[in-house]
Amino acid sequence: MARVVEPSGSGAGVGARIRALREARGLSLSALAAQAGIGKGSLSELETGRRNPTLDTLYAVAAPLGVPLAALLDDHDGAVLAHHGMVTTRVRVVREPGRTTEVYLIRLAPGAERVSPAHSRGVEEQLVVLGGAGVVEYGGRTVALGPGDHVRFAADQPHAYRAGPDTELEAVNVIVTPVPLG
Amino acid sequence: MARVVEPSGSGAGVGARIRALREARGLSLSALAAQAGIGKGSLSELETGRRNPTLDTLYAVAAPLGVPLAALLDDHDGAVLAHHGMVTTRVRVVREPGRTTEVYLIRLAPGAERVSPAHSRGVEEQLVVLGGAGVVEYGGRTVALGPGDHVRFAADQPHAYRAGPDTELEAVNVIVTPVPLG
DNA sequence: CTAGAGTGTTCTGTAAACAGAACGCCGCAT
DNA sequence: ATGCGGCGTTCTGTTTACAGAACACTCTAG
Repeated sequence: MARVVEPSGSGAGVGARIRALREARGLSLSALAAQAGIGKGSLSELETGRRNPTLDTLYAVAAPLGVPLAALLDDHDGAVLAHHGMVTTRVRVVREPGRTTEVYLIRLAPGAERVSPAHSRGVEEQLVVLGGAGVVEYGGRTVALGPGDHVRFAADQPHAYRAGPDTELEAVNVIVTPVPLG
Repeated sequence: MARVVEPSGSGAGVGARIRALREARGLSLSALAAQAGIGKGSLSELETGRRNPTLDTLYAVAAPLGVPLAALLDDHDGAVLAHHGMVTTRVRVVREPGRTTEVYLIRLAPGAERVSPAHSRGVEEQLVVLGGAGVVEYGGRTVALGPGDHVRFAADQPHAYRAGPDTELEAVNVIVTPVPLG
């Protein structure tokens, strides 16, 4: 493959995640390499994003860390927007001529809030609540949200989602942008 | 054209899953290799399990298939159900007392159809269309679907989604079941 | 019966992922 | 100070994933 050697490419995120998980468990690089049955040189370069690991290597490293391999990838489990109490997962991005559609899974801890500034003109958001309760605010309006509820609103104005004081809020968020994203 | 029932046994490896997805989309091996920017020999051996692919290769293949890489892995949450013309990715399942909510990403090839029998009483479905066009049929009604459209209907009656004759249909599908799934 | 354009496979040389050794660095003994 | 055991990085030779070519095969056209 004629792929450029990019220190911050797709593998870099994976490497950083591995290192974070390893250190969170108080494991040394050598210890994890031994447990995984791979060379510690391999693990070193993998963590620092200087390697493009094979599937076998990834499985070998994920196992002793006790996480499914999917948790190491940045396209499904990774894109954590670390605001206190909020986890956002970008599930899918569909790029079409004249329109880009993004799907997020939003999870707000009790009392947590996600505030968005106005997006560009023509942007539209939809929300389908999966569980929990909360409110969405847009255009000066406040709408209560419960499981199964659906809202749709223009996002070219400031808006916010807030979980209830004692309940989580989990929802699918679909954002349609008329001009393709940069 | 294509009709849908159930996934295959989950014992298939990454290669088998890629092949299933590719064939579900009606792509030839050569075509997918070209779209992914990898050699077709590589893809051939990858699909038949004779290779241990690198992360770059996996990303390259997952992209044109339109699934997150995690969906190709064995240890999923993001199991992929592929059948002729249709690809369904289970993105998330939320189990709560008295209710189970499932989120799917549905992708129908032009002309493909997904037919569902009546679910149990009280089941409700929602659909947010991400791209393409098609129709949804429920309760004798036929509703046209375009990007950004949202439908919500009782699923305790037979219903069907169909892509347009010349366009794909991609959508988020949320299913709320009042009694927890087995 | 070719000829051609498709398919998926197997082959070939190159680039790189791999295991493991060698290295430099730091803390803590004595 | 001089070890010594730990750490993570860099080096070295072997293995192998890779791109692309060559291949065998199946259609369809003429």
